[in-house]
Amino acid sequence: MPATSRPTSKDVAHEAGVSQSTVSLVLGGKWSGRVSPATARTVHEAAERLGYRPNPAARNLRLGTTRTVLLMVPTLTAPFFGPVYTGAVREAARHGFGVVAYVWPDDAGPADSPFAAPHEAIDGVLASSMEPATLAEFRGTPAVMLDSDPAGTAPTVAFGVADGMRAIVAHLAALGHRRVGHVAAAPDQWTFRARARALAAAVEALPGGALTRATAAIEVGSARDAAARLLTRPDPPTALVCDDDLLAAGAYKAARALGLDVPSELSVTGFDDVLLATALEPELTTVRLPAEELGAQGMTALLELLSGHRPVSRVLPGRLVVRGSTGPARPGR
Amino acid sequence: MPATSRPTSKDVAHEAGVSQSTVSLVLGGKWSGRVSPATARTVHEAAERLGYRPNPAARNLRLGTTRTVLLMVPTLTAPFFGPVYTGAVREAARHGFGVVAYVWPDDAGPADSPFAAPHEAIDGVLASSMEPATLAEFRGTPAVMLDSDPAGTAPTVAFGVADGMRAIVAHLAALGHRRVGHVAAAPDQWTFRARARALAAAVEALPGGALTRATAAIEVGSARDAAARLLTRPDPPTALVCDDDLLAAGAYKAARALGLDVPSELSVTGFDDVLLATALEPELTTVRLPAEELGAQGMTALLELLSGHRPVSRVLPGRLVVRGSTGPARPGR
DNA sequence: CTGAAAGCGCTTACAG
DNA sequence: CTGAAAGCGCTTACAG
Repeated sequence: MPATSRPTSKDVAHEAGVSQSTVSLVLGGKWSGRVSPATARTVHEAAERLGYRPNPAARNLRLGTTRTVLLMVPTLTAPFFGPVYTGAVREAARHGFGVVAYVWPDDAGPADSPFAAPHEAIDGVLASSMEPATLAEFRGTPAVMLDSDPAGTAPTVAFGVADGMRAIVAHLAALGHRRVGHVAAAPDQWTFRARARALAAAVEALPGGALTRATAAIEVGSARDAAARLLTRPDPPTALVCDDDLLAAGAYKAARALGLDVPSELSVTGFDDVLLATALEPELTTVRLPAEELGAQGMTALLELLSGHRPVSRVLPGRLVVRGSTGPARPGR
Repeated sequence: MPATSRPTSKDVAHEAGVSQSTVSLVLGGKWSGRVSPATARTVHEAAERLGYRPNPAARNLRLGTTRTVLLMVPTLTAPFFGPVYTGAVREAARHGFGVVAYVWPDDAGPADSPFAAPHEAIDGVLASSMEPATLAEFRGTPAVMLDSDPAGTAPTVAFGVADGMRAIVAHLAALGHRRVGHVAAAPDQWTFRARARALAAAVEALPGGALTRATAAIEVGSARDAAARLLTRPDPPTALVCDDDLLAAGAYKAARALGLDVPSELSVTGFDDVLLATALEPELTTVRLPAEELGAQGMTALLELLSGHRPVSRVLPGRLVVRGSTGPARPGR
């Protein structure tokens, strides 16, 4: 099955006229004071000539460590993937670790074993938006959870989504909004449950506050329909709080279809602050989640775990970014 | 460094009171007719009890194959990543292969060795939007290029971007447009060079056709500025052809800032048909690129290569999707 | 039906 | 300064 048999360190040794140990020492950078510079040069040249690259499987087996970490993200959070990955890679690189990603395929339910697909040799796992139950699959593998319930058993780095929701409600309340519609994300993930809970509590605490809710798949058309349902009820909301920026794009569409101007006749908020938020018109008031920080801090925690320490769970605060999609509640509505 | 020493097949053998060979046979599913059902059950139970999972490094070393493929994508194409990955995984799974992803970190120039970071044991590489020069780094590793120059030395699965551009120009020409502005993507990648070349040729072939061009980073603000530059020249274009859907979002913003209605006063087209295309208002006329097919066909080609055959390069056609952002050229302008 | 042995390609004490 | 040998944990002929 291997296309062409690659040269081994034995081949390099033969080519350079030295022993395998010397090759390993030289190529591993541990030769100074142990191998003569002339021999080292010879080895390097031989390796170069043969196009030698060490067999990682053999290396891993011998060393018992792969210095590779698996980052697992659900397909749904794809727009988020980039920055999280970047942050994780940056932090890992500082410690000589590599990162590979595994995105749960669309058709794999959460019940599927995370180890069914990646035939990986890894030292640890960074698992994003994963249910605690799935965590059980990891058994011995050190794991840190990302954007998950901080109350779980594994060390977790989460976003302060509840604070974010409270900031949104405070902002809307200050603009005079009382009737709020929640365009809720359908996936049953901790982050969305936490958002829903915080929103409900915050609106309830508002004098005269009234919350309605419609659920949507994370997709524009579904969000548009959910928003339309909310807006066509009697006593419709004057503000739509969406669980996600993409959902907010759907809310914009519903508003336009009903002839409602954003923000003068309807306020809309998103969550996450992905690229889309500033591509929309008007630009979206949303909560910025530090995605890259999530990846970096998650990796830091995982590396602590790998070196035998127990990292503390952390919560990264979001920040309300006020743009053009929110305005004073119209007394008329 | 390994957190806890995992049980080995030797441990399972001891626990079950059999030899290591029997454990391997049973757990590898090759026991029927060679091991008694009773013994097999005992082994399974012992493995379960100890929480045994085979050491992939040892397995890979022995087998000489990892049945894992690396998918490399540049950060820039992140919105595309999802579907390409999904397609690749789907196809790989049918052959018992896994896929891990490697996204080139933002700060890594194209000159960086693709093997610097992923400490991977892989059988092959699926490299998206990579320059042929970088390919040299792969040496012995079987590789298939995605969305790259089909004229390169490696087998390639590419999009028919030139045909896509021609379809856009034909559509605009039929609507009476002659003065076309190109909002060009700045990254020096084959796919964008091919788009620019095809667009220039098609507009030139148009009686009275005139092309102007401004370059932008793949980012809304940069695209808005580039579009504004085009629209404020004397004899401005009546249609803006953007290299990418995100760039089109920037063009929308420039149009709005200048008080130009889309599509009645300015037509705008995108490319790729990512989620954003239907989130925008009006929805974007664009060329749909079959991203999931790209991943699937690329994987098919790579698996052919791994089994010793030389796959032929393929081109996947794009399809013009006419939505609300294009309309008749206004005689006045 | 079951086990003892070899070997994949590395790295690292250990001996010289 | 350099080499011979052991061993990481598997799988697979081979022998019984």
